[in-house]
Amino acid sequence: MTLSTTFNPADIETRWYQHWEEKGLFRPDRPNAEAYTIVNPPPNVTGSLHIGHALDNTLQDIVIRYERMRGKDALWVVGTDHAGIATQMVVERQLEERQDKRTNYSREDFIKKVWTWKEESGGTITKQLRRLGCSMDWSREQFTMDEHFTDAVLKTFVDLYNDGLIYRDKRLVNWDPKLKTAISDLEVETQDIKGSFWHFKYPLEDGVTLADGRDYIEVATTRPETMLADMAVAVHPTDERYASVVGKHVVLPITGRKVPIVADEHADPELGSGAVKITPGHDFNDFEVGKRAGIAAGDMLNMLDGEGNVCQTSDALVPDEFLGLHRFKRDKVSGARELVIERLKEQGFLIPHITKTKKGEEVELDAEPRTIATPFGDRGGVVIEPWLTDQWYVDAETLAAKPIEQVKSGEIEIIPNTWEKTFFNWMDNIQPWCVSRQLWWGHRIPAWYGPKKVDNGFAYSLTNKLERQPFVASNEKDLQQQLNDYYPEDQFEIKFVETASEVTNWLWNDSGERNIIPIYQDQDVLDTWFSSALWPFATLGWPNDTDLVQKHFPNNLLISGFDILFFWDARMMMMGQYNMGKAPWPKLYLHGLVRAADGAKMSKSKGNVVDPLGLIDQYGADALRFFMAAMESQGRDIKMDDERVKGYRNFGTKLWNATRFCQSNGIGASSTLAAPKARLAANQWIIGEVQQTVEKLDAAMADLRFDAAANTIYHFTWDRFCDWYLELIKPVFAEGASETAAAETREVAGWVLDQILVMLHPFMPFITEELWHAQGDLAGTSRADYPIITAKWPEPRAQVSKAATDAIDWVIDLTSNVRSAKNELGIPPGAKLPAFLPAPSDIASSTIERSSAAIERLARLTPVTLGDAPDGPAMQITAGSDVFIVPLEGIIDIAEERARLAKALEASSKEAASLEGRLSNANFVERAKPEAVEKAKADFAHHSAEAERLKAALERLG
RNA sequence: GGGCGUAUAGCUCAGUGGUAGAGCACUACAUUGACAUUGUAGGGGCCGGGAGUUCAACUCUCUCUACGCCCA
Repeated sequence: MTLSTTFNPADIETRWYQHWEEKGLFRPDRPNAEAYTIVNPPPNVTGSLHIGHALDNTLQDIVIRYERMRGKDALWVVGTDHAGIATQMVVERQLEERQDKRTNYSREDFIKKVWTWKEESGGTITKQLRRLGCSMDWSREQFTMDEHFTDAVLKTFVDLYNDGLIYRDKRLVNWDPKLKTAISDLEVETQDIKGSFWHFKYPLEDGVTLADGRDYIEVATTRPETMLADMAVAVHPTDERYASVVGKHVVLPITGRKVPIVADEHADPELGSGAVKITPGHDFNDFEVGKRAGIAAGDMLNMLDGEGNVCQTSDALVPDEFLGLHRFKRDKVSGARELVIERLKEQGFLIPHITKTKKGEEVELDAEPRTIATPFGDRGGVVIEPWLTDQWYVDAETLAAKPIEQVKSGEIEIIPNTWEKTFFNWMDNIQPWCVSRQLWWGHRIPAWYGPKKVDNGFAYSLTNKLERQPFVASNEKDLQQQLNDYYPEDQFEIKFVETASEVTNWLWNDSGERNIIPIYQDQDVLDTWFSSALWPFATLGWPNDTDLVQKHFPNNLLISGFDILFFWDARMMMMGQYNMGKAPWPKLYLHGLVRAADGAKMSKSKGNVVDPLGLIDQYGADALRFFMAAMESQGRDIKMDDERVKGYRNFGTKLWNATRFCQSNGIGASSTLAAPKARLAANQWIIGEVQQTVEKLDAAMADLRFDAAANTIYHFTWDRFCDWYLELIKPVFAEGASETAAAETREVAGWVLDQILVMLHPFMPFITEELWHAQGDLAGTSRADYPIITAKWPEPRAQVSKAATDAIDWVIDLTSNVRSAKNELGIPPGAKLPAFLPAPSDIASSTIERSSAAIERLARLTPVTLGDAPDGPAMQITAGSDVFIVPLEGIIDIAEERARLAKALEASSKEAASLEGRLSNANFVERAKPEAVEKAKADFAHHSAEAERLKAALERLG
């Protein structure tokens, strides 16, 4: 195949991806090979590829391609997450467009609609990952709602329940009034917003007064509407001002509710009046105060419904005019907050805030302006309401114990390890994990409820769900067994009903059917992260003891963004330990965020989102991938830089053209893994360079230094191979040159190019596969059955002579110095000049003889005479320890040459002097490491000799 | 309030207890030769400020300043 003169990524990318996928090359059958496993953080099924995915997946693909080439049974598990809320929202939005809504359907029918949506439009991202070149095992693509995955979820739930690690509790949850579901504390984002701080008077009951004679207590709040459900006023136990009224009561305005004054450390005497109103049902701190004051969760007043509208409290004291109002102003309609303030003001219970304008005039405001840290739901975007509900909780604290230990002991390594502190900080203070969600789409909680056994029969609590009898089972048989055990078959008939309200119908139905026991399933589904926590093993077939589980669990590495360290990574550790008794992986690599060019976080609302597919269109997937790798230093965010992506596209072009050059000189594919035998210095030199490059690359990959790995192969390809080696070998192919030399060089060059392609493949899979096949065709050894994706990683296994590599390093030094001198003296770079070497070193004499063509071509010195130069103006060029004299009668200005040499001399002398100073310092010689002293001595010798040579050269100029 | 991170060339970033690096940008020169998506050469940095440890600090410690992130 002849390569076109220009490289166009789009022409090759789709073709090769299809080829790899169709041929099953992402996971070749290697039953006896060592396993290497990575699971991909499952993107939301609703998601599309953003730049963060591009980074995350590029890094994983680099590792997996690398390990595959190293012969491992490399498995990269891929799939998508059902993303409970996100997906349900997508489908509900579609219904809304047709003036339809979820509740017009049965649960079952709605879920069918979601599945239909999933089949038709879900998983866009999986196609996009292919464009990025990701070599995942699509043949086993996973989905968290797959049947086998669901089995794993149910088993885990049931096991945790039976072990007492999952339980129901009535507590405050973060309630999203827009999505009408509980969310976990991680899904809450606190934002500072401008708000107000209102001060109220709460009158003391029965003529009681404070020490200073006041007959009221002042309280302050940022949420006045919650006073409708206030249940206490708290003061600090040591606060003298209120000591006399602790245990007494206040009568709340508006509701007239009589509530106690309690002593609690939560009240900060320094803050405001030192007294705080306590609403246990609508504030996390107040909940704790309420519990300490002896109020049971079940008795706490609730004044809001699931949408955040005021409802009647259980003591029926909320005036009618408040019922149904939203908690606060929304869409310009005033809510309960506004009405509470209005009433308090009318009734004289509002204490105005006095402040001064800029002009110094005193003004009265209803409230003090304040910045308030306000919780928002990360999906719904509305203010979260702490709400008292019954939910399922996972005992995260117990599950966290072992992972904490594993990270401490190094059994799990977090890279970069600066994240360990953050990890411990969270894990050490971990809260119960609320896992139930009031949604339809997701894994339904495998719990059923029935009447509870009491002394004389069965009772069903209408008010307290926690009083109902739960049955938790992962399958029907189990459930039936439990039910039969609890409700003996000879006495009862089990009847499954849909909802709790139907249960009451049955129980109260007095029509001779009392022996029927109605059972209904919990309506809620599990938090999506509950299922994704099982990803490292449920994707492999667990709980079945499959070969895959045996071979690929634990996985070898997890790569994720630091933003999901708690959401996902930590939970995988917990579940891995719980279900498998092991850490899910020994290494966790956390990368940063990809930011916009100005350093801002990318977000749709800011409109600064960079589309990775656009970058792929423009520069090719290889260039984007290389950019991601080269920029990925551990621990830092990546700023987007199109110019740099472009630079890596250029790198691809460079390699493309280098291959074209090789092809035009008959350089084709290699046939050996080991380096070919080489006699020519340039060939030996480049083989040595390949060896060093492989070593550096392997070291970088072992440390997961993606930037170092990318830079290593980049610089070898461009600076060593293209800039020097290809230039050095050009004379070998000149007319009349030795055919033996040309043959050896073809073989070596072909081998080196192959090593480049292989080493570069994990980073740039497309262009390397294309060139690999092109090279195979040229050599007449079709590589159709030996694609680069499954080719073997380099093993040079070569010995190269130091004399040969020294010779080439000397030629490079000479060439650079000649070019530099010409440039500074204004001599045309192309000019070929005769040169004299009065006192050649050993390297010089042998190299000049063996590599005269290279010296002529690169250094453009010809002829080179070993001997004295004629008198007259000349420029003097150093190379290693040699000084060449290049006569330049009439061409150069002696003054300029003198200046050039003087500049070089100054630099050398300065270095030499500095080193000499150090070496003459007794402290240094005695105390420094011997290597450092040795190096300083060698450097000093080098620089002082250089300075001597330059000084002599200057003297010769006269 | 607690914790973490960052500060190095105009820009984006590596880096190491022992003479400061890359890419891009910039300057000069080069074009029938694999490649202008190029080549060659070059300019440019008291490595954020201050103090300390050390024979030696950009690197280690402390502190200050600025910016960013997380948690409460």
